[in-house]
Amino acid sequence: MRTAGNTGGPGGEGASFAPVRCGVLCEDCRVRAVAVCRAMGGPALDELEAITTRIRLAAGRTLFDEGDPADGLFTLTEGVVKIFKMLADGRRQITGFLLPGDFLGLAFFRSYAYSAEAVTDALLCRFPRDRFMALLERHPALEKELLSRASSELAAAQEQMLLLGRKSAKERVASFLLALARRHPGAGAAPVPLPMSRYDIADYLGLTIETVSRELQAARASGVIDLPDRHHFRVVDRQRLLAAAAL
Amino acid sequence: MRTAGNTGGPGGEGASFAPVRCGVLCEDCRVRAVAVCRAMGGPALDELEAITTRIRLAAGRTLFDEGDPADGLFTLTEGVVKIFKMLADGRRQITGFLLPGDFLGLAFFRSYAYSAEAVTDALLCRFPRDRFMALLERHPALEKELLSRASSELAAAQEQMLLLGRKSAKERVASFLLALARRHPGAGAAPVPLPMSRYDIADYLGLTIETVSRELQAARASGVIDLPDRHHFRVVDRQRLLAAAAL
DNA sequence: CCGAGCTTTTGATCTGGGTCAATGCCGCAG
DNA sequence: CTGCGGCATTGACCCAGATCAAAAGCTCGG
Repeated sequence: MRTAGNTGGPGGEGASFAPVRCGVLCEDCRVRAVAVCRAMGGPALDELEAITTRIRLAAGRTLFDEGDPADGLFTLTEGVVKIFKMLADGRRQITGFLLPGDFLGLAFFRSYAYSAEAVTDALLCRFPRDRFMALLERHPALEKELLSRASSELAAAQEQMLLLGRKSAKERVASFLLALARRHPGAGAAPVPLPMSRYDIADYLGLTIETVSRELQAARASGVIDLPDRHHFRVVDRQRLLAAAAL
Repeated sequence: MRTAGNTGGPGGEGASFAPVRCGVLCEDCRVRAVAVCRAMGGPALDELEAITTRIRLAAGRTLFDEGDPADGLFTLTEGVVKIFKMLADGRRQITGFLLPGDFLGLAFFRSYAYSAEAVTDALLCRFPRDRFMALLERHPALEKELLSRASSELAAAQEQMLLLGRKSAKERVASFLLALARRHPGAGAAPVPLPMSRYDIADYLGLTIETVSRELQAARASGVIDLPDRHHFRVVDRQRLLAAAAL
């Protein structure tokens, strides 16, 4: 069995950002951060702001590891973060790619149930666990928001279980591309960023990098998608991509 | 590809119970129901009781289907219920087996994201959605309980994604048996009920019935487990079962 | 007790995707 | 510009688990 080695990434301890990749990071991070917190906090915004620290994370850096004491909660404001679990022998399953606006770190036990690592340079808001929980006590609306997010995450997880348990390689790749395209705000024909490596895609879809590569090339060859470069794709024939995804 | 046909089950419209199977159902259902609701409701117990209707569901009967309007929430008090998603061609992924005390039906959208069906005869408490939501409004403790449950379900879902994406057939079956044994209250050496069919196990583990059967027989042959009958097993060598599960 | 209709087990074969092995590509350092 | 190291692609081969097939148990109605 192959070891999904941690690539480690080049960036130094989250200190300074590498040049922006894939257009995922934008300039006015502060504006975005506030917008995300507003969506998150609602009426509790001011208090939420008060306990927030902003965190920069260079691509490849670890936010936390499975089993670490869960003393913080986070919202992602810029960039892409992956969350994953690993087996003792190094096999890895990425359980999600988080995009701006996503929440992570909720652990009703004392330690994180998964690891989190930046795919691209990322910016997050961090809330200390105890203070956040106290805030939750005073703001039921915040709790409701959290419940709603947890419940849609659960639905996504079930969808992914269906993919992992019952779909073919071709269907998995097609489903993945469609999900990315759906979440990408840009217009129909614009290229969609594919910021993660083939390794990450493979570990998300329960495949190998070779199979991911083959399926992507096959989809390109059959004219379903276009691959302008390694980290972008364009949906050319949405009908056939939908059919291939077996939704 | 093989169709995971709905077995339909013999029981008539949830009217009367077939004889108890696997010892999953006990006699004083009312006592259990109250106990479960208490765990669920905490201080809101009285109000929760007031909006509760008890539901009996014969083995094989459907509680609700994916896409149905989500007008009810449920707690399972007796029996086993499976929740699953299906593809258009009949492939099925069971995303969970629910045991007494488990909650189901939370849908922050207007329709259920999955189907639910009784594995054994089952007894549930049903709460009308709107009334339950109103109750949630007045009882933050209830909301907190729900959030805590959703978050541990999410952790379980991620564990299952790891299993489906990265574990071998042998590891999947071993993990499944261990999880069942862990949830079973009885003492160490007592046989653990295995109320679901091989078909259900296969659709939960992303395998075929033949592979499940082969792995179970192999585990029995190697002395790791004992299979007194089709619907019970006993952990004989916990160390080796743990090792086989690749936790 | 018998037989129909199941579920489960067991055996034989096939194949999708994994593994192994080059080769190509691209970005960065010198 | 050149070489190096890390992705990504491509090809050849292999194997875990699917598929196909058949036999063996259960269970239930009569």
